[in-house]
Amino acid sequence: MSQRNICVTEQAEVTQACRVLDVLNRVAGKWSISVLMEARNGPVRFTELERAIHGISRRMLTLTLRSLERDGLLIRTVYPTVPPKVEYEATVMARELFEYLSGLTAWAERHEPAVTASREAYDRAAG
Amino acid sequence: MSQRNICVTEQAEVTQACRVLDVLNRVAGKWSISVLMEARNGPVRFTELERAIHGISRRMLTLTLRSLERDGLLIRTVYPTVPPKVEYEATVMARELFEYLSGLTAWAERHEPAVTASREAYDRAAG
DNA sequence: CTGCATCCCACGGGATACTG
DNA sequence: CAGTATCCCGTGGGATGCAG
Repeated sequence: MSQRNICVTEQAEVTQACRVLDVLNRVAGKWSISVLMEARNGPVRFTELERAIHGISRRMLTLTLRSLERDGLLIRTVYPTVPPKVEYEATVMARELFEYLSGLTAWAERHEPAVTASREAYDRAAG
Repeated sequence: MSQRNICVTEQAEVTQACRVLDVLNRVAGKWSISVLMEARNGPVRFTELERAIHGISRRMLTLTLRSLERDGLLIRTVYPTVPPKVEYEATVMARELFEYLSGLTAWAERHEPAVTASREAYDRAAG
C-alpha cells in the first residue's frame, strides 16, 4: 500500500483516521500479518517462517521481517553459529496489537455473509 | 494493496490471519478509511467529501465510493434532480467497524513514540 | 454536480540467481 | 541456513479532459 497518511488538519475525525492509517501502513504489507502471527508464540526461525507461510518468497520474507523489526514489532536474534541461526519473536507491543486485530477478525466473521451478498447484488445489478 | 488472502490451510492461526486480511483488503485503499469516517455521521454529498478529504482526486473518490458501496459499507442515494444530488452514508455494519478501528487508534497512540524511537534506533544502527 | 475515460508513472512484489 | 542482488511486471493511484 502506498503512503496514505493525510494528516493535514487538526480535526478530531481526521486525526483518528490518521492514527488508524498509521497502523495500517505499518501492517499493510501483503505478508506482515501472517509473519507477525507466526512469530507471536515464541521465537521462530527464518526457514520455519518460509515453510509456514505458504507462497511467500525469500525476498519478501526478508523485507517484511526487516520492516517489522524496524517498527519494533519483531525482535531479531542472531546466534553466531555455523550454520547461522536467526530467530524472530513478536514484541509485547505486537502482541497487544493482536487483541485489537482479533476484534477485526470477529467483525469480519460476523459480516462476511453480508459483504458477499452485497457484492453479488451489486455485480448483478450493474455488471 | 495487491491481493493477499492466502487461506490455504485450516489451521486456526492461518484462518485468523485470513479474516484480518479480508478486512484490510476491504478497507486498505489509500482513501477508504477517510471516506468511511466522513460518511459515518449522516449522509454526505460527493462534493463535500471531495472538499473534506484533502488531496483526494475525483477519480479516486469515485473508485473508493464504488468499492465501499459494493462491499455494503456505504449506501448511495441518488436524487434525480438537476443538477444531480448524490448522498453517501455509512451502513450499520460500517459503523460497527469503527468501534474496532478505534481500538487500533488507541493502540497507535499509545505506541507511536515507541515505534518512532525504534525506527530511529534501527536507522542509526544500519542506515 | 457527479461522475467516467484515458494516459501515465511509481512501487510493491514475484522469479531467479548468487553468497557468507 | 539466512540472507542479498537483479530484473521484471501488474496494479494502485495521480493528472487531465470530457459528459449527462
